[in-house]
Amino acid sequence: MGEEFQASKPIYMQIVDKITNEIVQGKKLPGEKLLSVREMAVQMGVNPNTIQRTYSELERLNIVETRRGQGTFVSDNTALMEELGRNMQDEIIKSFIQKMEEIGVDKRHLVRLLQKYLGEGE
Amino acid sequence: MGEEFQASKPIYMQIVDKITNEIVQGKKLPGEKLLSVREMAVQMGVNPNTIQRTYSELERLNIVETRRGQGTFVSDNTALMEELGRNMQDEIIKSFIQKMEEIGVDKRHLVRLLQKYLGEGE
Amino acid sequence: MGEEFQASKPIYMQIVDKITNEIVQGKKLPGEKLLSVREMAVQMGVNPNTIQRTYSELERLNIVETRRGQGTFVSDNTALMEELGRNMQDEIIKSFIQKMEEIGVDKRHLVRLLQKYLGEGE
Amino acid sequence: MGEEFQASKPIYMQIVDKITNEIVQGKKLPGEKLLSVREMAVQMGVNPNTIQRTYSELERLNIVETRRGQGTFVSDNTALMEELGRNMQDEIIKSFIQKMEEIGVDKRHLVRLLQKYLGEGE
DNA sequence: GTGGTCTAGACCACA
DNA sequence: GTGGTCTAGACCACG
Repeated sequence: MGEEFQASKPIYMQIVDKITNEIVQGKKLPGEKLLSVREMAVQMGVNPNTIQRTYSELERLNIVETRRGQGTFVSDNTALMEELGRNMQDEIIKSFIQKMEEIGVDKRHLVRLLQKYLGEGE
Repeated sequence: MGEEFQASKPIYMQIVDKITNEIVQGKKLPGEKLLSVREMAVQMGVNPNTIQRTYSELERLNIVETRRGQGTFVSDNTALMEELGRNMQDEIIKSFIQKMEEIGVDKRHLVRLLQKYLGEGE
Repeated sequence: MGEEFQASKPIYMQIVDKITNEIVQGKKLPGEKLLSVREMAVQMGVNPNTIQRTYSELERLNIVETRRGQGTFVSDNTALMEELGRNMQDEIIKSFIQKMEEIGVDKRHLVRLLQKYLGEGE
Repeated sequence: MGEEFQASKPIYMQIVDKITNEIVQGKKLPGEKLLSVREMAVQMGVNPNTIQRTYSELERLNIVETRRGQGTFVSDNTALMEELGRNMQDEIIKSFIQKMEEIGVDKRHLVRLLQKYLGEGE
């Protein structure tokens, strides 16, 4: 077990991203139970405090809800979970466009550039 | 003067990004002198030590070179400066593609999605 | 505690050298924890910021790695640490030969001269 | 015209070393006149202030003497100039031995190591 | 507890 | 004038 983390981003945030991605991809369904803090800590090779903070953050974002004495569950508000996916897409794309503009790339070239990279990747 | 900074990233790094962007966009040319540490500090509304750190970091990245007693200058290695621009583009695009894949967006939809956002922006 | 420093070289660099030497000599082993910034500052009779800078520099050189909230550790890449020792030796010897040549000492006399000094030292 | 200088050492000191080396090697003889501050500044591609400081330092070290209205001359105290060469040798060798000890190289291995490097150089 | 960032203000060497 | 170093003391995020 145990994973490797980047130095640049807080570990708890990297785990937040990981779990969020799994939910958005449908690998974790609304209402599904997450591992307990301790189990998750063992699996990720991380201090339980770190997972605690991860779950707090996920709860703050309404992605997850804790039920006293039962554990932590993916929010079963399906509509909200679907919106989550759309919002993430939205943010990623807008941020991409903004960063490219910041380094002086004209919007009109963006599509062509992206196609070039996708072509190479095949 | 004085600007506003995000809480998430160190101020000195945000200024590093700002200056790097200006260079990549050609707003600052190879060999051009930057403001002195003290002047830049005033303009950015920040402590001189913070700018000092910014300039150190830029020098470490070979984006800038300092000449003792004279000041700090954009590296006049034009080839290297151009490569810098290409690398930044490269990183931004690859990171974009990766993030989209992480949330489960198929590569083949990327161009279509991007076009949609660019269309809206007009 | 407290040590004395030369005026010619920055204090933080002298401490970098000191720690590097200890590692190369095997006094500090790969993976071993260094004193915390604050402890080291007290021991060296120096401001914590100065040690902070020392540790940053050591990390930049891949001699040390910091784990958030845990401390600073000698890089546990044993191969790299051994290479470090070899490189330092290499630099010192080459620099010695070069300096002697610059003052006009023929290479063929170097060994004899060195032996003379080593003999005196006993 | 114009030379390249390292960033690590003050330019005026690098020129001090250069001139001292030339004297020790006998390329400049006792009593010989040096270029004027301005001429030297042009030749080295450097600010005259920098050469001024170089000459001051050389005078402080009794390597050079300025005669009012005539210029700057290599000290014609031949005995002293010869001692200079020996002292420099002395310092370089002792510093070499010390640095090698600092990284834990046993004195008894020094000669062997040096021979190895000299052998490679041929 | 850990390291990291920032400010304020000082001093220095260098060109 | 320039950049570079250092101190003192503060605050913060992280584990």
